[in-house]
Amino acid sequence: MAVTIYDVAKQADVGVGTVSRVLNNHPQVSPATRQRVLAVIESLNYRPSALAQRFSRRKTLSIGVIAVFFTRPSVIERLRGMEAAAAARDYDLIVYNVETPAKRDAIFRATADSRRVDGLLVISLTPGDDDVERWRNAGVPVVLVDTQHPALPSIVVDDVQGGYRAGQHLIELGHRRIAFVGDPIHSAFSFTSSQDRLSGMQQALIEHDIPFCAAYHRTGEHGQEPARVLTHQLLALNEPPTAVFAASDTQALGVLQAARELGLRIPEDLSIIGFDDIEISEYLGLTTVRQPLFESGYRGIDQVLRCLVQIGSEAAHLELPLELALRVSTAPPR
Amino acid sequence: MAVTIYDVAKQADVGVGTVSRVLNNHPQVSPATRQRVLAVIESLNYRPSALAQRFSRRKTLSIGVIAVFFTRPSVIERLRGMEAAAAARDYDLIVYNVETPAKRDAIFRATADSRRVDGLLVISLTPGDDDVERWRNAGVPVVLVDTQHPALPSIVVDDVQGGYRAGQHLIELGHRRIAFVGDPIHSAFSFTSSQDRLSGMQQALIEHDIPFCAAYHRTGEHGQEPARVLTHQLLALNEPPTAVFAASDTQALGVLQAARELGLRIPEDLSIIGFDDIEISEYLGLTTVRQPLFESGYRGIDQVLRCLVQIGSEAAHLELPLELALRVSTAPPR
DNA sequence: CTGTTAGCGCATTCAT
DNA sequence: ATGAATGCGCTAACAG
Repeated sequence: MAVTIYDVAKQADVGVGTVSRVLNNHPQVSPATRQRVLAVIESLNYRPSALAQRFSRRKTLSIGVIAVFFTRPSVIERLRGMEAAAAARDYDLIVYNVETPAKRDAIFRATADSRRVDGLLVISLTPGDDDVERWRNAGVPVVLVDTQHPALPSIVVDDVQGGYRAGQHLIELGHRRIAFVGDPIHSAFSFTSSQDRLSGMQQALIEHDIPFCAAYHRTGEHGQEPARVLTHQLLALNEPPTAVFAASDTQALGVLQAARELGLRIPEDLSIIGFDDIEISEYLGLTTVRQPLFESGYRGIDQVLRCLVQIGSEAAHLELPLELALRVSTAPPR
Repeated sequence: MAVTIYDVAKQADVGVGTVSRVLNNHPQVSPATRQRVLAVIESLNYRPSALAQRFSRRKTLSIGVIAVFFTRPSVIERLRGMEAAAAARDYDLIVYNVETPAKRDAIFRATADSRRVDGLLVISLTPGDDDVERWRNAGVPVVLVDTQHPALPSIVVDDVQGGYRAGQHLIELGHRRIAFVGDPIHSAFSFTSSQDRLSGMQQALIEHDIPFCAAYHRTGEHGQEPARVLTHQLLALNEPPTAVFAASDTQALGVLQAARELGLRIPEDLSIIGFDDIEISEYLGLTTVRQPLFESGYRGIDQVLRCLVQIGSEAAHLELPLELALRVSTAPPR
């Protein structure tokens, strides 16, 4: 049916080996025959079968990514980076969406057994030792993004340090009544970043002998709307905070919204600092702790691909830098 | 290296054909030998090579999806549906992200040439006749979601009718000063839904002899923040609208935000109706025109897979139903 | 029911 | 530099 490498070879009066060589840009082909083969390929409109290539090379040329996708802008941004990197290397990116812990485990297992991907990226989810063992046996390299495991390479940021810098920034501006809005401690997938960021902030407070009362610590489901509600609680306090650190920019948006609803001016009446630096943050002038989301995805692909080449290069641990993005949502308190 | 079907056959003392049969659940295998083969598979921890299976079957068992992903919650929701459907059929979902019109065209072309997917889903992007022709020649079935082409099957909703019903709803409540907040007419990818929804609303207005002045028609970049700004303009008018129809829920959130900032009560002082029914809308009590986003993705996969089986079943055109989700953001004007 | 065999379309030796 | 031969691991058709 479809034109194969044999058709091309016959037509160009060469062996299939030669056609294969020009296809893969091998140097040891004379310019003359290369031209001839290329011409035939063109005239026959020949396209190599991806299926056959992959089978012969014993590579799927695909990378899988496992994540609770469709929840947070930060995840989407990481995915963008992965897609871009994969496309640049001509790899396919296969997405596995995790909705529940049970599905997560099923996917962890399936990716080790099915041999459908050459490598794997896992975002924010922490695999168990048994999963790691299974992947190792299957020979599937895995790189963790925004999470860690002692036996696996990973790409992370220092959330504690990020929280520390957020706190530091507010303290330096002169704030002493600093509140925190973040995720609940126990979520279905036990994400830890919110908690870590809080720890960092608290550390900064402690170093400056600033108290952090329980009333300033608010947690709720991740999202703009819950954060908005929590902020209303904060601002209804007898001694409302003069500054709020939100565990993510999404939540910072909720804080901002609540402040606006109360007619507060930002930053005069309330300083707000977020975390992540998602796309809209710059637009809104939100001060935030920037982490390289797109890059985390892009380099994640890099890492898996590197593992594919040199099997030995295990456990490369990469920490991406954080950066304080100073904008107009923070200022000294009045 | 890895254990193959031959190893299993030898160990179980049967032919590879038989092993293949039990692997693929063929009925004509005696229970006894089936058990024996299964036991050997288990003991050898054999996993069939996905690569070899696909090559032999001449199927990639993958579906590609082309979209401007990472922009709108509605797209993400469709993707969720696709991932779920693909996973249910044991197909891989490969994502191709479009950032620019140039990249869109490149991906359209590549998916036809590279033979890496069995079928294709395209979200909200409209291919040209040449693209369609190329896919046809390549034998790649394509299903359009939220967009159309005369020669391709598609899954859509009636945006005009949806806009009409939104307008109708507001009119029935007694509103006569009805504004619209939507996307600009000319965007990079010429999405038409916002425009169509406006048309529908206008039609409802006309039928009821209600004027629609230019000042009530506001467009800006898609997003919550631009919508918020546009709404402030609307509400600063001498005769501000008593109701706003937003072309999407994302934009309705911006409208809601602006109203709250001005201390307006919803729905007493301002009625708001959106479109899509994204996850947060129910939470916020936003009245909206619901379209089945997840389902559009899920059935999109269904359709491509169907095309794969019966080549003849071309051009199935599916229109999903819209539904008015009545909640608490709309009420009669005062 | 089951064993045998012939591809699937390419990459990659090994000679030449 | 290049042609011929071999193998990748499985499915499916064909005998028996």
